[in-house]
Amino acid sequence: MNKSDPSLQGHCQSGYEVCPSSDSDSQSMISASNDNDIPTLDRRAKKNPSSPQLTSPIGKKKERLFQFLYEMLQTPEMRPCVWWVQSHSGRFQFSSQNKEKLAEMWGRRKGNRKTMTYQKMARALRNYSRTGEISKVKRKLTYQFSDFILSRLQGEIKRGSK
DNA sequence: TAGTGCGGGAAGGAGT
DNA sequence: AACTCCTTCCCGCACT
Repeated sequence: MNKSDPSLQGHCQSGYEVCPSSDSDSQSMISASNDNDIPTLDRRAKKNPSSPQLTSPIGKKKERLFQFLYEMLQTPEMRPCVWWVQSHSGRFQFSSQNKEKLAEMWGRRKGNRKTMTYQKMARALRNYSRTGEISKVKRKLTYQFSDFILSRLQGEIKRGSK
């Protein structure tokens, strides 16, 4: 069933599919050393999609999928699973071979009862198109962060690394 | 034709 | 209780 290499558990190291750095501007990395202990961002401000709030004065809230995705995109070790197609515009792509691994990591991170699959994760991603946080690009396994989410995310990373 | 990716409805779960 | 943000299931369509 799961045809992917079990050795990929935890981190997608093998099974390289090429990271088409057509655009090549891989971003600066963050120190996301521990999968389970990355600072989380806040959930969006309620009832106000036009001004999403990613931070909370209180601090730790549940991590959102797009935040997790962004973190993974900043982690060089995850490039076999997901990479920037065009980082300045927030466009990224999943590996058809390792997308399930990434989904499993997300599911584990959330502590879901069942194993997360790419299909289910993509369903959640599709919901983002309604809120405008992430949109689907007409290209296989490719999505794009909206401008406002991207800038918030970038701001968070900068602030977090200080 | 089969496999894969995608779109979305619907119901449910967990946290706030 | 109401609401948010997914999660899970499922069906159908398009493309290769």
